[in-house]
Amino acid sequence: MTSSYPKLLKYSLFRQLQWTNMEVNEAAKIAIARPVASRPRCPIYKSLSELLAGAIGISSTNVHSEMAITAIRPKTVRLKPATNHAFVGELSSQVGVSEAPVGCRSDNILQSVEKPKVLYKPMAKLAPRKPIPLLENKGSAASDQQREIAEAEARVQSANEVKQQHDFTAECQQSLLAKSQQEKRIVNSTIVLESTEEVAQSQSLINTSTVDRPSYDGNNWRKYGQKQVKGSEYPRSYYKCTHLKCPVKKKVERSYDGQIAEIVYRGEHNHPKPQPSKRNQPAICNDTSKETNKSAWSNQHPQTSEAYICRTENQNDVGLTIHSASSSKAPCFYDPIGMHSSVRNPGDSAEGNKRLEATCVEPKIKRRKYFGSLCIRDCDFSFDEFLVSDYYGFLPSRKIAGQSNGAGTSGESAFPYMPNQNTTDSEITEDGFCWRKHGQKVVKGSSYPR
DNA sequence: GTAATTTGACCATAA
DNA sequence: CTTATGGTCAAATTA
Repeated sequence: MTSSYPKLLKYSLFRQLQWTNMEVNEAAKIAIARPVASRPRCPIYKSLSELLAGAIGISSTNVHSEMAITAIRPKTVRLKPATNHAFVGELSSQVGVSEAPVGCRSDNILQSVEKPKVLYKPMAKLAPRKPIPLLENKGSAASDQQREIAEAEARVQSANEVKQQHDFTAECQQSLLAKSQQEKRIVNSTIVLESTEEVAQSQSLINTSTVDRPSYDGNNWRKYGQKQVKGSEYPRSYYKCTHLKCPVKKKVERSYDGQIAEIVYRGEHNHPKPQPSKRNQPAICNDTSKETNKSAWSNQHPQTSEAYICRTENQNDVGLTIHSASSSKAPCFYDPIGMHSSVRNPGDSAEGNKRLEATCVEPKIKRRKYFGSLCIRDCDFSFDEFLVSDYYGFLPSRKIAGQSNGAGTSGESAFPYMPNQNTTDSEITEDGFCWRKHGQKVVKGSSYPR
């Protein structure tokens, strides 16, 4: 390890120089000489496959010897995280769960609520009945996931099958909702679902095919890092927009089954959205409303506003309104704006506005200045939003209409399945949501105004 | 061969 | 000041 110090120092100097120039000139940064690779090859590890093969038959002595080798290696050794191994067993159990009848599934979900799992699934796609392997983006597991997704998509090519799937899931969710409603309470005219985690988990088991898909928000992303952050159960992945010189980055936390737990955007795109690839198009359903939904969200929020902007200190109207609506009306199945705290920490500080303030940005994010002020939610609309919207459709309307909270009562920004009744320049699309037009512009690459 | 991902190391920032 | 944590880099690895 000591032999690598000179190069590390060189790297360090480079990094300092890089930081100095980072904000000034991105192009110049690229032009700077990159550090010479300093990671010595270790002939012991020829491939990850071999590593895995060894790990399967792992013994304590093997572990120690590996660790000893690792200790003297100055650079990366690719080993599966221990936590992933721990999930193998859980995977097995989930297999049983997912193949069980719907009712059994929900029961299992509710029983597992003591686990601090919070899953946020803005993405939704047709859910394969079989569970997704838990190791995200790792080796053959990812391939299997993709294969399963493809198979699942093939299974539902016809619209009838889609509808069946839809009804099936909605029915399941409805039963879950009935259970979760038993635990809801009202705090300062805001309905708080204490069991949103249950509901979210339930959907994670129902819709499980979001693996290997950073986002369907219309942009292309390149992953440049992944890290396990404290306080988060899931690893956080870092993505950059692949568009040339686009500064947008996003952080994605995913559960081990690939579900999106959290997405935070940073920056604004300086380019129009690329044309969606065929791969990214929702593969199911002839109805274009899915894509309508998707683009509706994408067009409303990214680019100019890049999704909703929620401020921690100074809650603006948008964030406040939208969140109050979503938090009060929905169990955060799909809460693109305020799912964070209302889902993850539903019960601690239920004090009206305080709650609203806390809903957009997690406290821990405030550490970083540039992340503290903005929390922009990604929202992936694709297939399962049908399921979501239908789920919301099952919510008793009186629960929604009955709230007296001043903010957000108009419902014009409410995502739950409630036709807007008092907006003027809004329209109810076939997706069931009410959209309010807040701008129009001609974008490059598109012959039609957006 | 290229492109994308993984992952340990490093740095900046906040506490 | 030190420590803890998150964000980023880039070589190694995989697809």
